[in-house]
Amino acid sequence: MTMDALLSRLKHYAEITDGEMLTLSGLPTTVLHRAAGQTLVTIGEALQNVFVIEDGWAMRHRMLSDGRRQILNFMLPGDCFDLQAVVRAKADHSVTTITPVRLRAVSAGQFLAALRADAGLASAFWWTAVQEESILREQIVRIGRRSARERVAHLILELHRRLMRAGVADQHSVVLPLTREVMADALGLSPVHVSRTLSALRARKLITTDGRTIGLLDPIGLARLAQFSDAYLHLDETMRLPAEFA
Amino acid sequence: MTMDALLSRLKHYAEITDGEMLTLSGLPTTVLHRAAGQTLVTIGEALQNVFVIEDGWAMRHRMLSDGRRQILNFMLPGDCFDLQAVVRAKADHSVTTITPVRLRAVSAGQFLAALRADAGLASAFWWTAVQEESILREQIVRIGRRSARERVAHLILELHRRLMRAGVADQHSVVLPLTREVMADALGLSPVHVSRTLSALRARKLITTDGRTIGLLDPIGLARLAQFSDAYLHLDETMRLPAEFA
DNA sequence: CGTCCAATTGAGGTACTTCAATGGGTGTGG
DNA sequence: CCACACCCATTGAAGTACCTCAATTGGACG
Repeated sequence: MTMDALLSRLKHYAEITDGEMLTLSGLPTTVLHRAAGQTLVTIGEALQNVFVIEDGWAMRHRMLSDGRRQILNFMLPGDCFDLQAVVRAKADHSVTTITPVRLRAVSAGQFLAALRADAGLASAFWWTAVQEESILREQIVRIGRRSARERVAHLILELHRRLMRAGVADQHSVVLPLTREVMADALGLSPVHVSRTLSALRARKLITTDGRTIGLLDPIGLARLAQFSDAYLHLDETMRLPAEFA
Repeated sequence: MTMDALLSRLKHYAEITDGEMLTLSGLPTTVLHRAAGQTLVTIGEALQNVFVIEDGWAMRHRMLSDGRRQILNFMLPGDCFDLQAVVRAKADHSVTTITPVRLRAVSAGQFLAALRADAGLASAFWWTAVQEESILREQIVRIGRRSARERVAHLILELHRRLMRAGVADQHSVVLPLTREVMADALGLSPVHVSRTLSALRARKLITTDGRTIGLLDPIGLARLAQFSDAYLHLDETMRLPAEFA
């Protein structure tokens, strides 16, 4: 029985992480632990592994020579990355941990062999690539055509949705392990202005902030302000497997 | 003999377009012609086909409800897109022609079958996906952390490189069928400021403009100003086949 | 209890936007 | 063949949304 049938049949039952799918499929994986602020992938180096984040946050980013930094996107528990390793690409950006991270690594060669052998596994990972690319595109819209308030509100809502899916956020609040500076480098703003913008959202009674926790006081108002629609996250189309396989 | 061996063996001989690769592999393809300004893919619709642009320009873009538009990237001759169709994804953005376009369409199902049957073909198209995603990431850096001058210079250089690869630009000039408004929506600027910025680049003797043609007076100065490095285009790693197969 | 880092707020500067007027190029109809 | 309309690019002038610099505060940690 291929994973394909399994996946489609059991799709709506429960969630299963990509890392668990890999072990399910009998692939040899290595579990790694990294402290916060460690570099996982350095720009320019040949990609050797496909990774799945099991716990913690990481980010993709690029630096300009004068110190400016742009964060491309955040990687959350359950996200997998560097599928490009299967064609032996060189990294065109770096990946760094934001919190302590537990992750699973699979050698690119073995991963590719598994994809070829199992169409369902290939389909599942293709979906993750579709989702990630879509998140990148939304990031372009966010930075290119939204105001600071819209950007901040939009990012909060995206991370909330994604963390909900990963099962590490509740309905009305979200813990973001991000400094104002990190948010700024993700949103193309200055840290000072991120702080001001959050103050403005608080003043409008859309959110509360308490340390790293953001309370969603008025999710509907926030979504309207940001013109947030979660279609780009392709949430309905996520591959799922029943909990008994976890 | 698989395409894999063929591709790797003949990689450095000559160029061949993705569309030609598809016919080489015996896939049934349809050639379509579209006028300028026509919609190829509408946001929300299910993707049915994988496309290869044979001639002309197109763009991916998203609209906000109040009319703001963000162009995500430009698609040039030789580019292929909507590989996501193979997992039956819904379009999360629209695709529109900029000039009259000739393109080749392959049904997603047949395309997927071909990828499964031919590892070399799969590898070649995986490369195109890697390149396109990398271009999206560079677009994020460009919009998020570069000044208007840097953005304009950087975009000109990217398009010049890509058009050189496609064989439709010479060393010292490039024809961009783009209005100031289109450039602005790609760069997250206003049309007026794009015009001013081009004037500034002209005043610095970095470029000339004449209608839709941009002359590269000082490519090195331009690249230094924009901090342009073409590593992200993965040019060395493009799949190639000899001209005799065209 | 001092140190350090992050967040916040104020004040002033700048890069970009918006509105508006002008001119060039092109296609069209009289 | 010219007159007109239309679109696009350019430039000026004024406004605004950000940025930078700087000072203050509060929390975490040794």
